[in-house]
Amino acid sequence: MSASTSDKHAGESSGLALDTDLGWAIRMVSSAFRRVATESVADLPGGARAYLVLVALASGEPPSQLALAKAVSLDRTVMTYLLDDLEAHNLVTRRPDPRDRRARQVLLTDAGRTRLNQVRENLAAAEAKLLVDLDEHDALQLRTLLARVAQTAQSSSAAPAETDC
Amino acid sequence: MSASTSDKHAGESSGLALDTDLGWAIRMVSSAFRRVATESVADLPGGARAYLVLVALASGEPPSQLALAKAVSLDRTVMTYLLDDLEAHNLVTRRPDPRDRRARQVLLTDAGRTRLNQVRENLAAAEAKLLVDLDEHDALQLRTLLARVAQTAQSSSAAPAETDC
DNA sequence: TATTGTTATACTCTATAACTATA
DNA sequence: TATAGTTATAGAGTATAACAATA
Repeated sequence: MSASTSDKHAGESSGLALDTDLGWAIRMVSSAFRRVATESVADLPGGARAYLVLVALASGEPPSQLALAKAVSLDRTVMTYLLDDLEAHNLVTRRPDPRDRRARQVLLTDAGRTRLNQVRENLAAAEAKLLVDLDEHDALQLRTLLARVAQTAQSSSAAPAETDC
Repeated sequence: MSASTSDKHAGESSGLALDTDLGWAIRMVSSAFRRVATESVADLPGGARAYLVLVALASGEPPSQLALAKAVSLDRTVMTYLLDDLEAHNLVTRRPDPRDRRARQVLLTDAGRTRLNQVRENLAAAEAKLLVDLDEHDALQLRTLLARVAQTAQSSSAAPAETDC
């Protein structure tokens, strides 16, 4: 574990080190991803969050803004101006839901789908840059484990009740 | 999101889905960690970032503020008021570097070391909560892979030159 | 001239409350 | 009363520039 020099304060020996800290690793990976992904989504109004919205819109029936917000784990208040921006650039459209006059259905336009595919290619390259030191197997392993934790995290955050430890 | 019904828009079949998106997973894991870790570091002035500072201080020689900032990948401008806060609570001390009158050495106090160990126990429980759906092997695997990516990310972010593709 | 620490400023992201129109 | 969408505001976190003291 590369505890090269002095450990007079009992640091590394007790597992107390920055490079083995989960919070530090998450912070570093998160900021590194943002760094490499920023230019990939630079021409997308709304940036990385807008990309997630487009991905969520790419399949299935047109969702309401609230359903969309829950799907990508964004607040519905940010969904409003995110969609404002995307709609102003003709990447999505909003139409009234015929079944519920409070709700609006969100649809991906053809231009939006095209743009999504462009951004997606850029992002694939950026992700490869982030995981450059991992071989194919390890990269897939990391993606899979992250996805699993992400999904359980989404489920548990969506369920605010039932806290019987 | 249970891709049970229609895939008429060729979403999942081309790998274009939210639950397999690396950026989404990183975002979710990052926010989930922040959620579970927040109360663990609630009584620490400066929160999660202050914890990283204390960890970095727990071993080795007392670093300068700049060296400390580089070690935890924080800006030196935030290090200033982070240390202001920690010092005001007697968790760290600053003293002039006898070898360089511009620099100040940062030291962990006994109270700081005690507090660090308390927070560390809380964080261990919070991390377990985050990784609850992973068995011991998978959890270690994820920690290891994240740490590897984090370290290469730190190295590459610290070296802004040498961009010969 | 370059570096250490500090201060100030701005921008992004996030969180919350309040309002409307519908149900 | 509750829900969908909107608007406004406040707070973290981050990034940058400028400054004083020292090298």
